[in-house]
Amino acid sequence: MQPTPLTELHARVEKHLGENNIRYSTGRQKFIAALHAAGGPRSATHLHTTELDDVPLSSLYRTLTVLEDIGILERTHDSDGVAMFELGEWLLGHHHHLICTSCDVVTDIDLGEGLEDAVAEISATVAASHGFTMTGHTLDVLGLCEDCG
Amino acid sequence: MQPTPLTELHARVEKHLGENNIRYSTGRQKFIAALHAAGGPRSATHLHTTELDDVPLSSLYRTLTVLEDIGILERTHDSDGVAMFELGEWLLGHHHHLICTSCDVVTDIDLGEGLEDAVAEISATVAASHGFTMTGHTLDVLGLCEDCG
DNA sequence: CTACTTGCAAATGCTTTGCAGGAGA
DNA sequence: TCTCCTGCAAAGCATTTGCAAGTAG
Repeated sequence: MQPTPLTELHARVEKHLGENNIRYSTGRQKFIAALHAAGGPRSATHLHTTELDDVPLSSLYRTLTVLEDIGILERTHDSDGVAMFELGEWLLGHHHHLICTSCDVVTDIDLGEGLEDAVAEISATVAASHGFTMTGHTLDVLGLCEDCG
Repeated sequence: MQPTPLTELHARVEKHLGENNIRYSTGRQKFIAALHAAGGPRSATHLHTTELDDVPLSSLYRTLTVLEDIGILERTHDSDGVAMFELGEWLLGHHHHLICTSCDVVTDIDLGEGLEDAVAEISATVAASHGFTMTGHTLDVLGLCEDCG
């Protein structure tokens, strides 16, 4: 997937924050940049110990909560139940995940139009046959990343 | 999916426990029966407040840990990061999940051979193109269940 | 000046663990 | 009788929150 340029990302986030009367403070900008550079979901602790080591965890969590509330962020959980945050689909585009079961690193992937349509159709089919109103789907591919394999 | 009969499930679990020198105590039997009846992953708290209300949470967690360690159980997490437990794939068969975003109930589903093969092939294709050694995949369909829709 | 943000410290909630008693083989 | 299992209470850890101080508009 071709990533959104950081400049455009900042602009879109700032606009969305503005519409919700929330300031795009320096701390929040730094956070967005860090997550943009990550290339996949990251935990608060991970960000705190790497790119954002000068930001107190509680402040980081507050940023996370604020951004999640207005849809900038989405929260998932790793195999230990620790929260992982990534940019929302409307900012990042629809995608799926490669999850390395050895080092736990998660990588965003784009299936491409053909395969994506197939997955969407399969999901819709099975949802319908269970009286379920589908609103989305997630496909995680588990295995060993290039480094661990 | 046609569920494994409870009797057969008990037998298989007991055998596996025996091979690991672990007793199939009454408490563990009650737990397996409760999870069998659930039809999808359940949290410790959920089981504690419904079927297993006489079992202390700490004991329940201990049962969970023991059974997870030897592969009887698999642990996932709901949207709030709370641990959910279900029988392992070798006991339950490969399957996917319908997740209701309103009431949070998770239901096991079987795609059927054709669709399952398609998902497996798509996953394998995308894994290969990223230098990733695939060992498995999960497909979650999100939406509203029959009751909430 | 006012409203939004941040940091610290304390609290919360899920989950794990030490230890002593209980029960099955 | 020996080993494994259970319960209670206490500890652990990720995450949240109250409150006071800081800062941008």
